[in-house]
Amino acid sequence: MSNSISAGSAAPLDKTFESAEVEARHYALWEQSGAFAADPNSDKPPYTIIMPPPNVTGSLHMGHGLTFTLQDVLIRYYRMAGRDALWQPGQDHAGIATQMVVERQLAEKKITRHDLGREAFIDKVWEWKAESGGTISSQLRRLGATADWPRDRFTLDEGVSKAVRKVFVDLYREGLIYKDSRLVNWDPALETAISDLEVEQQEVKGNLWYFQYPVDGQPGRVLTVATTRPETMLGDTAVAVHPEDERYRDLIGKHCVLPIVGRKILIVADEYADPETGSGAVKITPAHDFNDFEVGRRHNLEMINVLDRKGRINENAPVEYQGLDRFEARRKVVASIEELGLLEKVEPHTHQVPYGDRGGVPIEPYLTEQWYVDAATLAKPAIEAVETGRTKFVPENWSKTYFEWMRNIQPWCISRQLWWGHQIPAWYGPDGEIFVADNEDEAADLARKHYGEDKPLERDPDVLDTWFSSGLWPFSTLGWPDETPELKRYYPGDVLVTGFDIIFFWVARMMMLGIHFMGDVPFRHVYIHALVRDEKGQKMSKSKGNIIDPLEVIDEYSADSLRFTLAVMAAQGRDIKLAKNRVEGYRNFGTKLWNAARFCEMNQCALPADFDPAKVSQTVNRWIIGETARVAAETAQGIEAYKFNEAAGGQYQFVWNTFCDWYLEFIKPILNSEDAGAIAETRATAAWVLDQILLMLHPFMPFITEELNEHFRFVPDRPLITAPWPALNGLDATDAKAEMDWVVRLITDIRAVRAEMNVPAGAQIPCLVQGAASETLAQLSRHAGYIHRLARLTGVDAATEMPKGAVQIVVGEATYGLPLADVIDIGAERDRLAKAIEKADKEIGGIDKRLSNPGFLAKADPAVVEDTREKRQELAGQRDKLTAAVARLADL
RNA sequence: GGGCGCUUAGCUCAGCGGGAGAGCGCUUCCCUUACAAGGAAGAUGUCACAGGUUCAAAUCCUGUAGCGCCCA
Repeated sequence: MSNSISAGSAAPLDKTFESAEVEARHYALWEQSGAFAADPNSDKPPYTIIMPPPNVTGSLHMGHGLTFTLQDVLIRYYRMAGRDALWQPGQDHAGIATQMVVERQLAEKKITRHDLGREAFIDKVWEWKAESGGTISSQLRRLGATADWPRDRFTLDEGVSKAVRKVFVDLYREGLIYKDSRLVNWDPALETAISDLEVEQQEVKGNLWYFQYPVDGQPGRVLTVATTRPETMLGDTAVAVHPEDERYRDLIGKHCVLPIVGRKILIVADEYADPETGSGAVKITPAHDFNDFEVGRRHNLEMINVLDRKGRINENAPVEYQGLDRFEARRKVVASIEELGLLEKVEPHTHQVPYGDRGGVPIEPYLTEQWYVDAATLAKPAIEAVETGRTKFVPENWSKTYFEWMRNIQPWCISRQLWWGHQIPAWYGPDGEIFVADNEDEAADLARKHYGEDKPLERDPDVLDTWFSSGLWPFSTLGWPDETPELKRYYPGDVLVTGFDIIFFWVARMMMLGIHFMGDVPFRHVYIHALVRDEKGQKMSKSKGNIIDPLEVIDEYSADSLRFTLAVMAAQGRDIKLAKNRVEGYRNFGTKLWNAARFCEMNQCALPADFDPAKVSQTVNRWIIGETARVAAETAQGIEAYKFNEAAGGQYQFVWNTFCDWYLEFIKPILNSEDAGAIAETRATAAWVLDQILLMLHPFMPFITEELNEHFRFVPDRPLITAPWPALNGLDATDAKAEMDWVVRLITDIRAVRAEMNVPAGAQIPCLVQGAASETLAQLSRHAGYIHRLARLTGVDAATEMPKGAVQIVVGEATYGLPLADVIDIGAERDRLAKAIEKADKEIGGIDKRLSNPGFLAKADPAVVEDTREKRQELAGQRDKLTAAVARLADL
């Protein structure tokens, strides 16, 4: 071996790993080196992840911790595996959320946004963004996220805004965006329309009030209707009964007199009225209920809006109600009806009430004119893309959720009565004519053509739903509509990593808009990961006080520990219940690795430049190299299949159980021996394996691995951040594995018996072997050093006969005896052997049952049958030897 | 009401056709010069219940119960 051994740092490793200092230093070095940057000129194949842009108002929570850890694992892995990796970062302007934050700040100074006016208010929001908008980016850096930061985008950047305007204009011209007057979900707190998805149904204990509406011209006759929202009766324009309902047939086409209001309202026949519920008659308020709206359309009913934007009763209601809040109006209506003697009864009633997910107050169905996207048309190719597998969901069953929603998709209301966001590029002429254009000049041109002269235009004051711009994210961030090299190279992305909660909000919209404007799906895979819950399985929330703050966890246990914990718990299809002691456990894993590295350092393990893992001769070294190759392949497969728990778990087991517990223990006697050749090979092998571990673990635990890599410099000038993933083909060593497995079993069995017989842990005792094949004797001698050391034996000597009073163990074809005449309890030993025989008998019994089954022999895979036969033979041999051991005891 | 998922060791969960695993916790022993944030050994399961398919079921199918989530 050459002497060009690379020297590590001069000072030895500290006794403990100081995460805080190391994390800050390495992150800064990585970022300064430009290692996170994608290279559009690279000849490597691209690998793209578009980061779901966190809200500009956001700060890092555990859900972010999970999603960005997994994305970073993928990005780091593929970067190492030779891809030109782009992790495109960004932030979302989050219309409602951000506007609310700034409005709340203004409210402390008793100012409303209206006091400031639109422009000044928006300036304020930008000011706020400049001050507080970057927090999440720096928090992501603490997690170790290696996004391509110089490419950071904001949804209100000029480039992205240009894309938004173009999409709006194009869809409008294609007839896929239109204005319509229909019921929307109106949030009276925020005074804006919101989409169906922003509405949450909450179960509320309310009442069902039964009102009697007098029938016009038939004194004494009434129709009873029931309602959970009495105030809406002020806007009633009909009562519906079922056309087949005998009770009311004569009333169809007649009128009721609406109490309080005095309006005559039509009695219509409509199947919406269910004869089975209540009286069978139902009041119809077309302007304030989605079902009633449909009934109203069918019967051409008048639509009377009785609410204003703030949810107060407006001028369309009787004077004494005008200006009342909707809930006050409710009380007043009930009181008046009761006074009129028309309140039949009141029943307590639990029902679903729609709440705005941001404003937190009940939403009102409200008749307004809004902009809509024809989602059904855009959804068709987006459905097909998943049906044909051009985009695949992982786990696959989420595609079902996607289909369910996409096949029943409703028009998407995209206008919001807010100020913070993309203002809709539509201008109105004096007569209300609409001109949709990229900018005011173009709109003026259109108007000039339309009117034949210049006319004053007014821009639509509304802004777009935040998800409208988010839906363009996979291509708007890459420069679209310009034909940039980035757009050409990095679209479509490889995978979108996200939680199931935004499949509708975001994934679906990206699919629709991406396919429509780019002609291809925005990503090949959609990996849907779990939700992070607390250890009891409850959703983390401020109000429950069960939040685990990722930054606190990082401070306490290190970023590596948190990342590893989240990755190893990220099994597909199940939520993560996170408890701090799990993080502690994986922090201990980092410590274990650190100490294994210290051991290597203390034993002068270094990697010669010409070290060839295929050429080692020691069995123990061939074995560990083969195992390293195996785990490297499994880890890569796990990551590529999004089975992060398998990939990380495999590493955990390999590093701790295989490398530390066994390999490092095996090599101690070698390193302390006189055999210079074996020592050199073993030092090199240990260094090589440690180096592979650092590489394989790097995507999961980037900081500690980079720190150790920097310290050892096994390979000069090769920071892990840009290192290649281990390519370890042709290194399996099945013979070495079989041999070492035998060593492990022998040591384990001896240890077990020692513990059971209460042999003092420190005591070294002799061991005899009987009936061993010559090959076994050779192995015993080859591995004597560590067998003696780890089983605490003075030696293993061949014997033709077991001495009396020896504890006997059967491993393979041989029987091993520990002469413990003075300590052995004959009764206990007989029991122990009897138990072992019983266990073997039970297993043999099970196998015989199978082997005597003709169906099994005829139909099972021949390999399975063969394995079963071999197993039986092995067990039978073991059983015989155990029986012989018992017989020997009888002589005592 | 419709859909999806879950039920495996005390706890948290892997496994998803060939005879049950991990981590944590627990018990015993050990400060063996890499590591006590450690080492060694150990105990614990009608794999929710009931049927069915199969030579073979924790694993596939059907139903039941309980829990959770999504959509009306």
